[in-house]
This record gives sequence, C-alpha cells and structure tokens, in this order.
Amino acid sequence: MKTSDWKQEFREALTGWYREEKRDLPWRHTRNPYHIWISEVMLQQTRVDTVIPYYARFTERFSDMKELAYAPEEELMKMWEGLGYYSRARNLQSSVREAYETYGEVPADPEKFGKLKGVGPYTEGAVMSIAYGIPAPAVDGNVMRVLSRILLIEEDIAKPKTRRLFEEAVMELIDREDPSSFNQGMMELGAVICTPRRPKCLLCPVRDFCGAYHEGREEELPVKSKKKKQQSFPQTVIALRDPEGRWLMEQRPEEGLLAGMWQFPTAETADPEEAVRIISGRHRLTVGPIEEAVRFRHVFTHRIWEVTAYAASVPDRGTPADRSGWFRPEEFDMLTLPNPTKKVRAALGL
DNA sequence: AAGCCGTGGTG
DNA sequence: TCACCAAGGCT
Repeated sequence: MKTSDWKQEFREALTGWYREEKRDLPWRHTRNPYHIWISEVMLQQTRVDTVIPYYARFTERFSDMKELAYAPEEELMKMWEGLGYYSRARNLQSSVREAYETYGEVPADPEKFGKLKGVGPYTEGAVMSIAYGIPAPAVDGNVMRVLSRILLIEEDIAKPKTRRLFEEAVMELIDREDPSSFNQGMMELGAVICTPRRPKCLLCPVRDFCGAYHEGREEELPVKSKKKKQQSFPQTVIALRDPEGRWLMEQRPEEGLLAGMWQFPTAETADPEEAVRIISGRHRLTVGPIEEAVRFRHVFTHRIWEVTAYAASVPDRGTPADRSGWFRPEEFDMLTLPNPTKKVRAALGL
C-alpha cells in the first residue's frame, strides 16, 4: 500500500473518517481560541467524560480572557475543584492574563503561545492547529500509540525524548489543508478505535496503512516501559469539633501535593495516639476521646494514602496554628477541598 | 532523566 | 483487587 502518494491517501482516509464519525463534544462547537485552550488544558491526563461538565461551567463563568485573567484565585480553584492537577488552573490563569495583556488575544504564533506557562509541546500544537489551522504537531499518548502501530515504531514511548520522533513523523504526514481534522482525527482514532488493548482494527479507517495490523502485532505496540509502583503513606485524620459545632480545618502549603487546599487536621502516622499528640500540640488544645469514622485508601499518581479518620470533641478552640481556622459545615463550601477530605466530610455526615 | 502532580474508569 | 491508563507539563 506504500505507493508514492500513500501519505496523501492516508490523510484523506483519516480526515474523512474524522469529519464523518467524530464524537459530538462541547469544544467541537466553538472556534473561540480561548475556549479551545481551556479544553486542551482540562483534557491533559483527564478523560473526556470528566471534563465535559467542568468545561461547561468554566466557559460560562469565565466566558472571555478578561473574565478569567482577573478572577479571584479562590473562585478559580472552586471551579477546578475535583479535576485534579491544580497547578494547571493557576498556570492557565496567569498565562491567560499574560496573553491578554501582551497580545489582547490568544497569539496565533506557536513560538509565542508555546512560551506561556502550562503550555507544553502538545497543548501548543493542539491549540494552534485546532483554533488557527496552523500545521503543528500535537503529539499525545493517543498519537504515539496510533503512529507506533501504523509506522511500526518500537521506541519506548515512556521516554521523554521519544515524543520528538513522533513529532517529526506527524510533520511528514499532517494534512496542511486541514491540520485540525488531522490532529483531532489521530486522537479520536486512538480514543475510540486504536485503543491500548483490543484495538478495533476491523473498524479502522486506516488499517490498510497500518504496519502492525499487517503483521498481526497491534497488541504488541506501542512499547512502553513500566513505571515503578507507588509508595504507601499512613494518614491519620483527627476531625475536631468545638462546643458550638465548628470544625478545625488546616490549609496545605502553597507548593506541592494538593497545594493550598483545605483538610481536617492530619498527621503522617498510623498511630492514632501519636496523631492526637501531634495535632493537639500543633494547635495548643485538648482533645477528647476519639471515635473512628472511616478508613480508606486514596491513590495518587505517585503515592498512596492509607487514611484513617477519627472524630473528637474539644472543650475550647486552643490557639490555632497559622493557615488554619474553625468553620461550620455550611462554610466548607467556601473552601477548596481535595477528594480525600470530601470522603472524610461525607463519612462525618457534614 | 526521572520524579512530582489528582482523579476516575477499566479489565 | 490492582495495574494501567487518560487530549501532559514542570522541575
């Protein structure tokens, strides 16, 4: 099938299939570069079904660049709550502000756009091609999987440098008449046909061009080295209630895991007695008898929390440490709570 | 380069 | 249950 113009035939097969069969997704109804930017950031390492409601709320509340650029960070984080990878939101806001103040719009120049915080090689190519029709590579996990099968590329896609190889391949193949449909077609193909396991080759619009299909090796590619498994950490939560029904909450550090988010007092130990000592010392207060409320495991990308949560009463509020305070359950909604904290809150019936 | 950074779905 | 993984980027 690799005739002199197989690349052109491949392009037409892919983009034709995409234009006919693409899923109806909210961000495919707009050509607003800013909205497309938002969608691409939300979609980083995040499933389509998860993103849809967030995208709808976010583009309604922050409908143009100016709205987001000068929104209170507190409100921004509430809109992002539950999506994960919270630095995405902070980088997006600061970059939207920078773009708005510098260019007054999303720059239609890959060099300029790609310099913005939170805009990496993938997002740069995706927004430039989808919003402006610029032929730039948008290589994500889908594209590496699809191309490794079609072109029989055996480099380890877990290695950072491998992405550049695929970017070069995309630039050889991309449809310069419609880079948007080409890039989105590659990703759509990876999402619905050329899946990691049991790819649906019989439904594939480009199987005639696929080396792996011809050799029956579609399940062997791509080559991807294993990541080592996460380490577990004990987390003992002591939820403390004062006589007026307020609960003590702590704000996490501004950097690192769950940066700036709020949680019930927590100590990194499996021993509840030790946790009580740590937390009562931290806030200079006296803790009554503790009662177990819930026990669960929370899995992050790179670590696991083994959480055990207890509730206890305190006779008075002591001297709260910095970055902490007492809140009524109705007031929790003002705080940005990560999922583990939401699980504890639910177990306490708050 | 390799570790950090969330969450939810899946087989 | 558990490993994998999903439209990655930063350091």
